Amino acid sequence: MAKEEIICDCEVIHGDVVEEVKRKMPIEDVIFDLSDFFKVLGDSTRVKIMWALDQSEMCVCDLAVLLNMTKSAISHQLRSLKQANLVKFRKEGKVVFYSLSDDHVKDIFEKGLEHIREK
Amino acid sequence: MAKEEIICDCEVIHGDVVEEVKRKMPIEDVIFDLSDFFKVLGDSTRVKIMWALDQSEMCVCDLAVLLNMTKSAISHQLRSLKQANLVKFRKEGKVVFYSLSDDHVKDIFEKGLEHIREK
DNA sequence: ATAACAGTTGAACGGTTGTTCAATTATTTG
DNA sequence: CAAATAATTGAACAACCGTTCAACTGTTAT
Repeated sequence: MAKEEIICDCEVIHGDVVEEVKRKMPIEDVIFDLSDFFKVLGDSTRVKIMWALDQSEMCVCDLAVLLNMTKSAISHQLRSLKQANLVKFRKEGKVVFYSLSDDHVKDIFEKGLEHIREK
Repeated sequence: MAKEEIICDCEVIHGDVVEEVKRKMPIEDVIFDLSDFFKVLGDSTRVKIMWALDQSEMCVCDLAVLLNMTKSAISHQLRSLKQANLVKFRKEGKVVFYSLSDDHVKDIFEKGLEHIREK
């Protein structure tokens, strides 16, 4: 592997701090997973869906009516939420019911909401 | 104000649930603030900065060296974090030290990190 | 004063992303 | 089987966003 090219345009000021922090730095995978996790919550449509599912499980049509959007748009967003393990689903005939994955997800979402409301 | 145009391409299936959820729905502002909050955390560079500042306060140059990026790129990202009240700063001569805003922010960030690591 | 350096800012470029549209799958009902 | 409907999918377009680059501000030191 090639030596990493130096892009930074300045000298380090507090070398000891930087070394210590660099040593403890999580591997890239963790960083990317974490930013992807937050990225999924960083869209108002998906936040609305998450909020709705935090109240009650709902099917795609219900969500489409609630948010006044097409089923397609909702379905695309549910796909993102599903891939990020933020929502789970169960099928009942033609209808697919979505709900939040687990209490951990509920917890982080509600904590964020609480943070915003305390402003 | 004009009557809202109906975009949704289907009929409601569970009318009672939709009505109840719609009634409790937070106002648009809260939704947007919440998604903006998560959006700021939804970038790997900003996550790295947040993680570093969770370890220790740091100046722009230190962060630039740590992440091997230009001061400009770091400064732009710190601006986003500042606007979202995720970080605060103090000046000491030419040097600007950044740190996480408060324990609430630390809490949400660390909770997210914990969530990712439990996979 | 002027040189050096930490940091900020605005414009621009390229890549990412949310919605739309049309087509498709899968399940139920006549 | 055929019609109807819930849901998914892929392509395309526009809007958004992160980094770069160059210019700039403000502070320190000679």
